[in-house]
Amino acid sequence: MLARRETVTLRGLVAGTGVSTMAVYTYFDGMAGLLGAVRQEGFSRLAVRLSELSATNDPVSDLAETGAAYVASAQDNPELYVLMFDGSLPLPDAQAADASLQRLVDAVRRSVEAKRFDPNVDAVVLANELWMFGHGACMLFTTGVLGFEQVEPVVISGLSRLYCASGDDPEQASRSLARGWTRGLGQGR
Amino acid sequence: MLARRETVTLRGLVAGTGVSTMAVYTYFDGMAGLLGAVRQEGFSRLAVRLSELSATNDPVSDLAETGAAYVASAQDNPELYVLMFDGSLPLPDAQAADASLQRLVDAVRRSVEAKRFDPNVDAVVLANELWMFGHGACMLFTTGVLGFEQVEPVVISGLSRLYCASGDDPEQASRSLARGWTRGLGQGR
DNA sequence: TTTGTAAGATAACAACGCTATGTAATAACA
DNA sequence: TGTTATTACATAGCGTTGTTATCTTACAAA
Repeated sequence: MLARRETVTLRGLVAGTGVSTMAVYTYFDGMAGLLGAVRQEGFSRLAVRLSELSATNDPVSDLAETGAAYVASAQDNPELYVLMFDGSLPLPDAQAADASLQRLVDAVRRSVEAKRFDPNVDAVVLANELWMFGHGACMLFTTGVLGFEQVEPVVISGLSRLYCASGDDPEQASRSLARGWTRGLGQGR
Repeated sequence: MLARRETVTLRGLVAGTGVSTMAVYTYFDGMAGLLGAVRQEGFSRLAVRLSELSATNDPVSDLAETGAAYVASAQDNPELYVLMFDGSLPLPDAQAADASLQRLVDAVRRSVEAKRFDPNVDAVVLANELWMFGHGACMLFTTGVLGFEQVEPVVISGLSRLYCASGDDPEQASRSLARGWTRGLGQGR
């Protein structure tokens, strides 16, 4: 129903399933609980998708690939992305959400170790910056404020800027970014 | 009702006003239209608030102040901020929204002219990057995914990084950022 | 004074999430 | 194995939501 952009209603989702609305209360503790479970599932799927990316000998392109895969997953299921970041819904297990951020932290750390980034770069902080930037971008096109084609070039230029400010060589940065970005967007799901 | 975190309902807002629910339909074309008008009002107030900032001889601190004022306005009225970026609501006049972005563009441009930023920096693109970054940050704390105290340090470090990558001297950047940030947050509304 | 138009109160409608109640089916225990 | 306790969940209904249909009333134009 999310993908079809239908309003998700309790009566709507049990319609045609032969099951009554009560099942949602026994298994999910009502509508909020069910949407919370969907939210959880969204973070799980994102974690799986990011975990399927394999590291190369170019950690910065891996970093870009992670970002691209993140954006692509939001693009594939915009409504789910919006739901995932609705804080009013319950999220019993935040581990899946943290796991995705950890992917970014690791990629940053590897970029530091490969001497592409400055040794004094705090991997956790930079990863959070990259996430906030990407989250803002994803929110803008998933909510329909901007189109994806308006957002993408800004994201690419912004990531390149952040990589450079972290110590990477400008030309290397944009090369790695271009490579990682197409890799991450390409492997659709 | 937004500020009090009450659910905004049609019957709730006409209650006690002596007017009936029909007035909302004659003046706002229903609930969606009314919320759209509130959204519009949110952008207008933001534009006013940002327009009240005065330029100093330190354009980078002005840029930071604009960002801080933006963040502060989201912090003052989190629910309104979320509503403002709900793309499903109507926004008849996008001018107020554009005006706020233009503030950023101008501040960037002045930073370039003052030779704090590289001459080849595209002001519009950089302004959009800053906006996306700030929007992601604001969304995270307005929706309650993160607390403001978790977001703020990341924003500051991220902005500093973006300023540096645009050509500013690291020490000058963080000094201007610190000054502009306290100025922008300070002038509460 | 008459007539046309619009505002808006009243009331009802369909759909929503949710709960109370009742009824099978399953599990636990003697 | 017969009895009991518990769980799953269908049925039906409650209260509230946004919206609309109806109708009265006020005001403007002729």
